[in-house]
Amino acid sequence: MELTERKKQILKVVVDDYIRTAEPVGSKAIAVRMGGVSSATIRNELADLVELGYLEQPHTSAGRIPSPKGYRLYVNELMERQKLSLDETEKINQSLHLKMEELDRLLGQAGRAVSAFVNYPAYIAAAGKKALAARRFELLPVDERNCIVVMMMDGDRVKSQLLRMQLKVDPEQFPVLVNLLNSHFTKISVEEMNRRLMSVAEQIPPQAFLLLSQIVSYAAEALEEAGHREIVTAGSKELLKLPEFRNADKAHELMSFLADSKESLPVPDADSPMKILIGPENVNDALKDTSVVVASYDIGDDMRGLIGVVGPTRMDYATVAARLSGFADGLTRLFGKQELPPKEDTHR
Amino acid sequence: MELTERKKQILKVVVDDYIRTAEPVGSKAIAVRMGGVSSATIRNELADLVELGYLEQPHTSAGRIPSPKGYRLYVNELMERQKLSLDETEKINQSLHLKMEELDRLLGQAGRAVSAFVNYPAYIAAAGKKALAARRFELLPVDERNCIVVMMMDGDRVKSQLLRMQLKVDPEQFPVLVNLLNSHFTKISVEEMNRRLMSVAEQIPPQAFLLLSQIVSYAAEALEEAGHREIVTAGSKELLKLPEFRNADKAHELMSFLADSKESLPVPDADSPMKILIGPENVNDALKDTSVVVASYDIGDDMRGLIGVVGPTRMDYATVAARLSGFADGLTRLFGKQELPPKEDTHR
DNA sequence: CTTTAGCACTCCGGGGAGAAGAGTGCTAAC
DNA sequence: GTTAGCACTCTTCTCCCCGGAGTGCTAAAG
Repeated sequence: MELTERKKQILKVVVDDYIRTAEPVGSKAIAVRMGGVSSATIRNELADLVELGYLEQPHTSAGRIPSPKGYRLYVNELMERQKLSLDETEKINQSLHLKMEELDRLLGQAGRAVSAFVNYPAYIAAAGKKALAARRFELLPVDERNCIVVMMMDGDRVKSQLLRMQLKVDPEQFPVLVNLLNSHFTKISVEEMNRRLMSVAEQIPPQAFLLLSQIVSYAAEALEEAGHREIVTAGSKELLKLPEFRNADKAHELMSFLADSKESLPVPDADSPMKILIGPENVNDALKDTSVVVASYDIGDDMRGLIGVVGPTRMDYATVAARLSGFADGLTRLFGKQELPPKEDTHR
Repeated sequence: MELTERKKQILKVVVDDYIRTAEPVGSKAIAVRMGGVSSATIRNELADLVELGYLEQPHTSAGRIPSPKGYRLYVNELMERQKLSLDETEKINQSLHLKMEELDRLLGQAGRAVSAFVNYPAYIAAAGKKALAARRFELLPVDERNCIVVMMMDGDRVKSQLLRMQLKVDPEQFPVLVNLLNSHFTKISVEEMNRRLMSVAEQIPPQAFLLLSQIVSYAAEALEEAGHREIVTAGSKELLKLPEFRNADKAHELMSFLADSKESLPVPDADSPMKILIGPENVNDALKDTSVVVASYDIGDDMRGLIGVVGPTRMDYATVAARLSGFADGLTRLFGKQELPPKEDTHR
């Protein structure tokens, strides 16, 4: 059953007010804010809204607070989609003026920036759309015991490390190995790499094979790591400012969850850029009393990142959604500019 | 004036008890624990200890709690230096079985492990004993617009990155550049690198010089970053379990401090492996009501790391000190094994 | 001179009682 | 359908009282 326009208006006022104050909203306050109708009328409407499940009453003689269903309607239809002010956009872009160091450091910084900007805890991650593969290898001898392996992978990222060799390898073998690596171990999955490693075991001297297997295992690790990033969380301290988490136990519980459960945090849907989960809509028990807003952004062509914000169901959805998508856009732009190879000339 | 043996005994009981319970300790409880003397005698002694500044009274009719001075004496003379149990040592070593990925990721993990093991917030960092310098450069051409720069620096760490060239560089220039880099830009400070960059400006073609300056600026950044690490904090949520931080505002304040002020956290003295700072002994205002235990560990020969633990003045110094030094030893060993070049043969 | 028992005193903390206030639900009138 | 009025409910705040824990002091005993 569709709500009347007035009921929606009332619901909106209740949600807006409750988001602001965290206090149950009374009929009188609503009447004043709406104008034209008396508090008694509002009371009748409120009773209906409770009946229909959009509002709740903490106890008989208190005002009303929104139910998850109420928030859902609010988010879907009622809330005024905020546009970011120029000032805010400016601030977001400033906070993203990060130097492009390593991806995870950068994400950590971005996460902190998001959290500080929305005043709720935030989490952030990047994940490969598909598995990464190596594109090119290089070996640089250092001394008879050490060499440097350099690997370039999809997305033009480069990784390198010093490798200590367990057995001395004939210097002449180096070009052979590099050739072998580049011809047989690029553009394939990690599993395939291991398979091929087995198959070439016979063809090269054992010392070289040992080194090769070291290289492959390093490559596998680096690819794994680059493609499948850990989720980092930031700003869980913000919870303590919220009245619903003044209780130290509750705060501790949620903070522990955020710190530990890197896996089970909500991710955005593949098709849509933003997703809002209200209270019990979260499958995870620890989030049943909280809401999550999560957005996605692009990292080059092959990777996709997510940023999420966790807050009370009373979260300021309009503002958070606006700022979060501002950040997502900013990050997409940032990565588009810095990480991609310069196909079209960027002059700067 | 030196305290009598009995006064010290009493002080020890008070501190032990208060550390355990966070409640002021009364004369009767002490009398029971000590045996042989009556509570009235204890009361006389307690009055003396208050007079001398080792104990404090929250209010006239409460038990006594230790003052910072009392804790100090406790830490210096009274506390029973704990030895780690085999079980604990085992646990520490297990939690440090980290794969050697990037240093900062590893530190983050170690920090979390420390925090989880002592149940207080922890912070951790690594810093160069002296400024790092580059040891060797290598350039790998990719295509006419891109190349990979590889830099090996002190401590056998290797960094690499894809560089996009603003101007095409004659392939013949590459060996020249590498030679120049290795002969003129290794084993010197970042400042010196910039100075030399200026001085060679005339000697090579402008395109090559542009690339060279890109390389130098990348090198400078990487050296800077490798030598001067950010402090990471972990487990500040542990605060919320402590009675002295049940107050959400206090907890928030300290957590904000830990999250933001990477600079002003205590560092260990150069000569001693462990340092304990009690309450007002901390120069930083935000830590005046807390105690800090901080230990150092070695990363190879050139770097030194620190791990610190922040807690209430009522912190369990004996346990924390023991476990922290356990971790410090573990980390020293870990880095000794993994990061150093294999001078002596490690077979594994 | 130290130790102990005894006792009056202080202060915190918990547990009502009561009042204030906010808000509701219902009824009756418009 | 809307409104005014009113009795009722429930929370929250304050005040107050009381019990308990612990002290400081005194005077006596070792």
